[in-house]
Amino acid sequence: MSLPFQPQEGPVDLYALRHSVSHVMADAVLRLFPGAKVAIGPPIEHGFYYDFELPRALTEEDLPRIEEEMRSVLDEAGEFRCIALERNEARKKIAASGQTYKLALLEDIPEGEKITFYDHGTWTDLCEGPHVPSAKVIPRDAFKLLSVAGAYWRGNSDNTMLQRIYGTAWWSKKDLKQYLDYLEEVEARDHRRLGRELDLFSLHSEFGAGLVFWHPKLGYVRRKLEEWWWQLHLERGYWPVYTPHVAGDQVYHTSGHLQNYADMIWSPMDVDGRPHRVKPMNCPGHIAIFNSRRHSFRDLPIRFAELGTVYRFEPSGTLHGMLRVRGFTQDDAHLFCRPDQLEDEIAGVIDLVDIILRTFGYRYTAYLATRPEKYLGADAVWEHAQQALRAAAERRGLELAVDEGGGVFYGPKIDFKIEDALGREWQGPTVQVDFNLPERFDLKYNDSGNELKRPVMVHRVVLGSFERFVGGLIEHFAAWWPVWLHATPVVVLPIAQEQVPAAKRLSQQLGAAGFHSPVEADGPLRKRIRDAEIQKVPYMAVLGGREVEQGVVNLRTHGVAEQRTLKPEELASYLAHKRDSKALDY
RNA sequence: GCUGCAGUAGCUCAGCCGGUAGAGCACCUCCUUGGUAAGGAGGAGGUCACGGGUUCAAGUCCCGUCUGCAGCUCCA
Repeated sequence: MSLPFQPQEGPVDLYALRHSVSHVMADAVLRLFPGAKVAIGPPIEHGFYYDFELPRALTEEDLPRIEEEMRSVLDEAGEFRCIALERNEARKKIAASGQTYKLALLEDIPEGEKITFYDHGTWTDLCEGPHVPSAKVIPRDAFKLLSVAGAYWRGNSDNTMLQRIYGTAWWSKKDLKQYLDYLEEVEARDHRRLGRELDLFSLHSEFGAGLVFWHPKLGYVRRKLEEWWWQLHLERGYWPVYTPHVAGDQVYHTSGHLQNYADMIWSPMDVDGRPHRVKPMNCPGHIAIFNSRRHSFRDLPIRFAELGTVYRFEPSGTLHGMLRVRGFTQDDAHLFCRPDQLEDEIAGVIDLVDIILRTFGYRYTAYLATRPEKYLGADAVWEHAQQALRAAAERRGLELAVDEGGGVFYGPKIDFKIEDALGREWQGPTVQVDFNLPERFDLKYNDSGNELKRPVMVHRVVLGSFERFVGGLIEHFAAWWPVWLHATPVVVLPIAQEQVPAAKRLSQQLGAAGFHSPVEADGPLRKRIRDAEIQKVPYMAVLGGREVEQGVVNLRTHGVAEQRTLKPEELASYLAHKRDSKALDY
């Protein structure tokens, strides 16, 4: 995640500053809670945190008091001095302070490595640094404590839960302000908030946690995306398939999912005395279709595509609006090909990914995840597949960062990370070669020498899931949908009652051109304009006496200061141009 | 799943040390016909998440469940 602004430079880098501020915070917390124990307190991407064991649970209300105490610490603190100690001395020093977590951290430091403490005059902490030279360089008005939350000791859910205080720190008050503004913008774009305010989607506990209801406006977005998606896929030789939502357990035993991911799969239901499952993935269904007849090498590649709705039992605490749910629709496809076709197939996917992501104005980066420690399949097969992924990327001019050993046990893959309008990174498309399922389901084809061969199987999603992708789009666009996705890109506003007939004619004309354009005639114009703006309608066609007389429309455009006057047919073709070019602006 | 916090009208929220509910916006009706981000008046709307408990009395206190939120762990 990167911010859309460049922070000011300081005497040392921001990480050192934040690390130092986290020490100051720990110092302050220990003053307020003398018995407190401290764990770790590193700098992070936009700030820092420190984990504590405290006599009581902190609330947000405690933060201002701790901040105040931090300023007292800054008044008294001086240079950050680094003190190297021999292990036994270090142990004694920590034992004397009663900081048991620190003692454990000390034991983690490998033999032979330097053991250092940092002392800022009022407090000493076991720490490898680096820090600012002196507490005096820490700006008193450029840090802020943001939140408290639980965090496991050593990140392990079997361990005790500590209390984590998050804060942020910058070299200038201006940067802090910009960062806080940024956080505000993030909150204003939160898809859960916009989803409620703009009537986009809802969740209903009676139906179940993590199950999304798409309301009409968002249903429209999805429908348009689906139409476009199918068009792109049909043009590229993918065939639509549809597979059932329920399958006998045997399927997932064969696939291995039931053995390895049982807690991700929804509980079984009894059907004629046999356990069945709601599908957690689409691959077995596509494989069943592939396996329903013997294939010739001439048939390959075969590309099956499905907007397949799957259900996965995500832990309750991880559910999050549309972004993390228990039922979602993947834009799934499986490619069955010969080894010599793999490179072409991957290249095709890379093309498609580029077309789709660019359409939304997403920037992206790609990572090749190579063979992990534990893996299935022959080394030569892995080598071939990785080479095919590399070569395909090169052919398409796609730069690949390498995530060494990051592949799944069943094959290498390319993962795409996308960056949204706020500079945040999202998990994006993925293309995975799979050596596992073809074995498990015994896929084969007859090659030119009439020998039975194992096809290569590729899983790929571009959007990922409609839920997560569209949830992300809401935040990326701040729900200001481009015209091609907008359910109601324009409203018609007659100034007075006399213009209502003309407004209705205009609405019909726009409707005939494919644009839903309600006439809003009730109440003062200012009010109707405000309402449309709040509903994030980008275009308002205003009709007053003057316009009707001249047969024109006054067009108010979101984000554009000047109004325009144009003929109805000009408006229709203008909107059509924005729609058909999938323009990102209005 | 874990820790902490929360759940009062469609939304945002108020409701003190227990005494059986309130505002703004939205909605409905009427008036208003308004030239580019809030015209006026009236009205309707709540099993205070759900289930127990304490109490003469529970939105308020206690326990449990569900859901949400912030993280952690995990993930498309």
